Amino acid sequence: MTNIHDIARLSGYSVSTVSRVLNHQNYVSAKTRGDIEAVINKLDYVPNAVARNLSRGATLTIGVVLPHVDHPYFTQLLHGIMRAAFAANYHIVLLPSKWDSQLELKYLEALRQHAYDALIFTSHGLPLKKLAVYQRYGRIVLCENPHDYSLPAAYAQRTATYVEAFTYLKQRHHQRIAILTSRPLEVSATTQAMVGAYEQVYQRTLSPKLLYTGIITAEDGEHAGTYFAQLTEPVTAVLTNGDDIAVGMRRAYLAAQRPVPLLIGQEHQLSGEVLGIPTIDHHFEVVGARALELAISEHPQSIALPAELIINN
Amino acid sequence: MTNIHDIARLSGYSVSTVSRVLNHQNYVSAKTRGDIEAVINKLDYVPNAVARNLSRGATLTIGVVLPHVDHPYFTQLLHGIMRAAFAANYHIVLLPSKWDSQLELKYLEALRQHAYDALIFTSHGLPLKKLAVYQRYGRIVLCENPHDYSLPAAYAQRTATYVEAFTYLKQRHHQRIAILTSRPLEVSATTQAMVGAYEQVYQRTLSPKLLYTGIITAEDGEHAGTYFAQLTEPVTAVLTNGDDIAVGMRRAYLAAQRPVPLLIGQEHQLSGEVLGIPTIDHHFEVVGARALELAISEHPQSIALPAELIINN
DNA sequence: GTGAAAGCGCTAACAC
DNA sequence: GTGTTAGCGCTTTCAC
Repeated sequence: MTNIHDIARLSGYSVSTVSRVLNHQNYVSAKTRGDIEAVINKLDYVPNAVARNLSRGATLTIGVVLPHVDHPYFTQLLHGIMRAAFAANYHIVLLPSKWDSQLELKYLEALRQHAYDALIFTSHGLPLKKLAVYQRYGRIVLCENPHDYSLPAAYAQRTATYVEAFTYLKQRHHQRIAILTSRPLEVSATTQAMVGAYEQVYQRTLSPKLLYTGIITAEDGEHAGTYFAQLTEPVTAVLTNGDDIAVGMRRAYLAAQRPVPLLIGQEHQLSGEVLGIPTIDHHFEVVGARALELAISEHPQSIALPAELIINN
Repeated sequence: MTNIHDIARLSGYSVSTVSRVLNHQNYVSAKTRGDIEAVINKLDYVPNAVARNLSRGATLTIGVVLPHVDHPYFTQLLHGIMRAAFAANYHIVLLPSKWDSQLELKYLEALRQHAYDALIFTSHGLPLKKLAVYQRYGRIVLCENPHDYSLPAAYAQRTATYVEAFTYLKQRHHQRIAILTSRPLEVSATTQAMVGAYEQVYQRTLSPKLLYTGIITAEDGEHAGTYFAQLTEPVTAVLTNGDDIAVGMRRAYLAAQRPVPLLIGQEHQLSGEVLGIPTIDHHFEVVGARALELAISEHPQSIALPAELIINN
């Protein structure tokens, strides 16, 4: 195992000078740099990452906790995080959680042991309260509204855009509207935001029959569509939780030969774009990039990012 | 930042004794252990992971390079890897690659810098030759047959089971058979294995028209089904690349009101099980677990694991 | 059963 | 511009 001392000895310079050329610092003459790089190349030397981390007191790596990667929310977030990490010369590692509290705790403990400089939670099983406690051991960044907890976060301003969407529907005299979501009202802040926006705009509670949860895939959307298509009292508009899902729903209506209601998708996916389905783009890639920036910033804060209602998709 | 010296000083013992209790070693009296643990708890101390890594010359973490997690192949592998890692007290980190050579190179360089003890490639964009070269810098484990390259690997014995499947079909006098795969023959070893098994059993080349590639989702399977259902010369059996896909295909045939051919799925998914569709279970979870074991073993080797043809699913 | 001390490989003051 | 050296926080001989 060749180390920096070997390079110093063989090049005839000191370890500090070698360190300088390794870290592309100034105050090294061209000749010296050349001499040292020659030896480095000859010996095929690379500095030991662990030693660097210990010495500089930072790992330059951020852990990204995420349940799973099969939803556009996570993939878009991840792309944003990776892009920003690359730009800042940070490494990112994915920490799969499946919303498992035990696993999440393991990652928090790893943070506490300085295995990572910070943790980004794209979602979480553990209560926010618990996450907040671990802040004393290291930076923790959320990708959702932290509400009462003082945690740095970058998140999409969901409610405002949902309000905008329902206002649009109301102006067009839609009165019977359904909402599709992935997780139940009780546990999901997103579902709550959607329903809350509806109630704010329409000044009445949403009938439980018009809230359809458990929708994840386009196929689920299709099933929901089959159900709604045969209602005696049809809905005229549906806020779905994804363009793919809206497309699935549309298909069911077409198959049932019923007039397709006004569908609004989310996440601005390709599937919706080709069919010109209105959508809400939460710009999760931007959210991810900002989350990464917060993770490495000196001044953590909470940032609400604007989402966008796209009618003429 | 409290460190091991603080604990030593405040407990009245030496750092080496503290280190012993941290590492659950023997040769520490019960009283000493108690005293030291009291101080540790009082100060809420945890040892610094980076320092431990440097000192012991190992990180106890394995990097898992994977393109993306939205396919049962990867999720099953990952579960196996995680289970084995947990048992061995190793950490695993996911390194997303999207088959991007640049990214894969970055991870190989990280291995070289001892950021991880080993790398498991669940798939790769870089040629095997390149991966083989990096072995001199650290352990690299594949999840596919390394063929001519001397790389440790755990992988499913695909061909034998495909041969078994086609033999089954031949015995039942199926003569017109289609094959569905995700990636083209030229780039995919899996596709090659399927087609190769067909040709071995039937002693003739597969008509290009009966090889349908680019199939990833159940929806793709449905599209393929729509196509095959309207052929004037219908196929009587199809080897698909997933139970979900077989299910999608089945649906298309039913919709077209054509007799459904004998479909064989892969990966033993729930969707196929409920419909009793024959399948090939590659036991990727076992493959993943073995890959992790190879990653941390003293004696790396290449292991072919048996896959299983399940007719009465 | 416990302690002293020499590393592990690097960075960053500080001196020259 | 370059060198000396004291850490970073821990593990691990080797004594006792």
